Amino acid sequence: MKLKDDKKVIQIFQSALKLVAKKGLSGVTMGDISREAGIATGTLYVYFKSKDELINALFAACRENSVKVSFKGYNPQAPFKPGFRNIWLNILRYKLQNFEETVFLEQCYHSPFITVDTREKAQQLSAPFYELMERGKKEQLIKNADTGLLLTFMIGTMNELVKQTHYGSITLNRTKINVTFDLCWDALKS
Amino acid sequence: MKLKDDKKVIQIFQSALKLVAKKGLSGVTMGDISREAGIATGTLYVYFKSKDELINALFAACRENSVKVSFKGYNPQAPFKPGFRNIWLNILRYKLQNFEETVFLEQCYHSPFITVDTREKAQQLSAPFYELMERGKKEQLIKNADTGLLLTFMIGTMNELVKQTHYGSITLNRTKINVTFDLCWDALKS
Amino acid sequence: MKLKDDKKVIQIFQSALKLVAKKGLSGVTMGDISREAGIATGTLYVYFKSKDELINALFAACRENSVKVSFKGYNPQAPFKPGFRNIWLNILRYKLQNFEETVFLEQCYHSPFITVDTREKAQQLSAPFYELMERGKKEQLIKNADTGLLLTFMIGTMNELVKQTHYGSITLNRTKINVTFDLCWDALKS
Amino acid sequence: MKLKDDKKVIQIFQSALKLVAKKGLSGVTMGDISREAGIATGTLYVYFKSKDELINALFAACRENSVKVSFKGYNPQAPFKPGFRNIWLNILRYKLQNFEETVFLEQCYHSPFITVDTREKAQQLSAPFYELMERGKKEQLIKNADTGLLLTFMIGTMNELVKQTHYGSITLNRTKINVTFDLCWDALKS
DNA sequence: GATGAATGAGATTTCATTCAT
DNA sequence: TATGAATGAAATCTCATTCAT
Repeated sequence: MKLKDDKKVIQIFQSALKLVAKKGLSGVTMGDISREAGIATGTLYVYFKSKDELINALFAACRENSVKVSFKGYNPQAPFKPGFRNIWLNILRYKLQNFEETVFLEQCYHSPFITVDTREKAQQLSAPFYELMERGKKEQLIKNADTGLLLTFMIGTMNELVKQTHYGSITLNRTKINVTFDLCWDALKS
Repeated sequence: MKLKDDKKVIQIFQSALKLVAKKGLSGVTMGDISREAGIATGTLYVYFKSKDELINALFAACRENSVKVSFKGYNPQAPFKPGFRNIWLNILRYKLQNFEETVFLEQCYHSPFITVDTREKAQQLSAPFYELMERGKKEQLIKNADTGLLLTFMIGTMNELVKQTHYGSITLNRTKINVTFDLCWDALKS
Repeated sequence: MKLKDDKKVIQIFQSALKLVAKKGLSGVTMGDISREAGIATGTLYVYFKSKDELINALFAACRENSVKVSFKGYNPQAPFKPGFRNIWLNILRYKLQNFEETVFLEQCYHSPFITVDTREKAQQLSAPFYELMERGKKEQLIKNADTGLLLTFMIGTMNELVKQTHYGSITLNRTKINVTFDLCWDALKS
Repeated sequence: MKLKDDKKVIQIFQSALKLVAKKGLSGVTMGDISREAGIATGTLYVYFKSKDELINALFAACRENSVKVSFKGYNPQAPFKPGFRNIWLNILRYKLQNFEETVFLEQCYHSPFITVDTREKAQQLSAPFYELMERGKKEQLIKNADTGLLLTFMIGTMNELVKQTHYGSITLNRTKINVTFDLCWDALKS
């Protein structure tokens, strides 16, 4: 008896990501995805009962993955700034190396595919980031401003940075990354 | 694009923007646009010879408009920081009040609709922003870092801020706007 | 400006009927119908927003038509038996000449296409038949049994008769029709 | 059709009947049937090599069963009318209690599933009914009309009766059944 | 034999575009 | 120019059937 294959889901996700990054969420068809994944179109429907569901599942997976990666190596007992820097670098590295996911998440933001439910679950995943920023504020290293605002600042700059990098108007190197972190830290530090 | 009836073009543009913000670039059809604009589908093709052309024209119009608005009231002879602040506020106000355009521009980024030509023309419109930043660097008010990097910082924050505001996780008021500008300025100032 | 064409609806209906009689409700596709009607498949969707809706509309039209034809030439003031006979013959003639509709109505009976709403509306169209039978009972020409039961007798025979005729195990002629009417009348008369 | 497991064939048949009665012959899939029968889709193909074959086998089984049941308790040596009445009641009871089979047979009539071969074999099973009616005619109890016509009358009324009963416009009880038999007998008796 | 994942042909439906009015 | 019906290619999705386990 053949069993549903977890690898296949990953294949499908990767194909979808690749295509969305290349052609945008519009213009990616189920046929494209199956062709890219090397399976029959009908097989997609064994794993996801509609295009909608596929996109939502992928969205959820990307969000989860991105949060998990961000906190890799983070130790809440260690001093704040190096820990913060580590997370900052994790995020940047993640966004650069998984550019397709970054694009996909952004494209989903205003798409009719993502349901309210999926959106809410994604929001809940942000909790650790809020906690991080609160800790910085408590230790008086970070400005005492609205936490959401501070996070927005931190994330927004990265998104734009990654986008510009990818499209060639900026080329990143170790130095520039350091400069960028300093810009960010200067903004947030109290 | 025949300029027989300017009002109709504006109607079409606004309908398209409204729908893209609501449903994403994918899932907006020519039928939707014409219905929203209160005209017949065939009439769309009197003004634009294809969906591609419509989207590209709208993209160009939005970009142009956004730059024009940004520099309203800017006087290169006046002191830098207030001028910079004015522009920063112009951009933020524009993005907040014209959220649909912001979404549209973002959605277009990875879409197959936007041609290389359109993309390049859009890039050229960024020149005044580069000049602004260069002036700040020359006056030693702004850090001596890569100009693209600095601009990225300025713009990225705003995009994220507007998005979060619109989706309700942040509610902006005068104070918060000031705080955000200060974050930005602290990042950029030398 | 092209206007929606009533003739086209009739064309579509006739094509659908022809195909259902030939191939059964299962196995008739929208593609078949459009091909038979000599129009593009997409055009079907200009007139009916789904296959479901097309089938329901056709069902309603057939039912309505069949009732209308049945009472042609019926005069409630004239004596009962000839009037009854006239209606009986109308129905039989209709079913024979419009065999496709007969088949279609029968096939629809248990199909998932027909909605409760359509079914109820169809039921209401039976009122004149009930009135006819009630009149016969009041004039003491018809047995004083349950009206529904009596009608069932009148209609049931015809359905089976038409089916058998069409499939060749019975060949009808004037005499046989008279005999069948007599069978029916003998059953119902008091 | 391998007879490895008779119970499974019965399960499959019953599932198919149930579903056809609920959703019509169109719209019943092999997947539906297997799910209802509690077996895997692939297993269906162990017992029947195609959907066609399954439907044809079920059709044949239903026809055969219905004839067998009809003549239960019939003794050609006993007087005609009670014997005829017995058969009439057998048929009615069968159709009422096995409504799903009745529906299925009706739906098959115009379907592309039933082959000419199956259809002919079914026709041959009607022979005992012809003989019954011939006997009645010979004994001068039944009208001397075309036998097919007489049978058609008898069967057609029952079909309609059962349908109306099932869909609620008639509720049968012992009295009404007696009345109905009398209607039928009045029609056929010479 | 039993399973259910995999297949791909084909069904339904959508939609950019054309065209007759 | 304006209309919206008509088109047909292409998208989504279904389903009878096969196949690996």
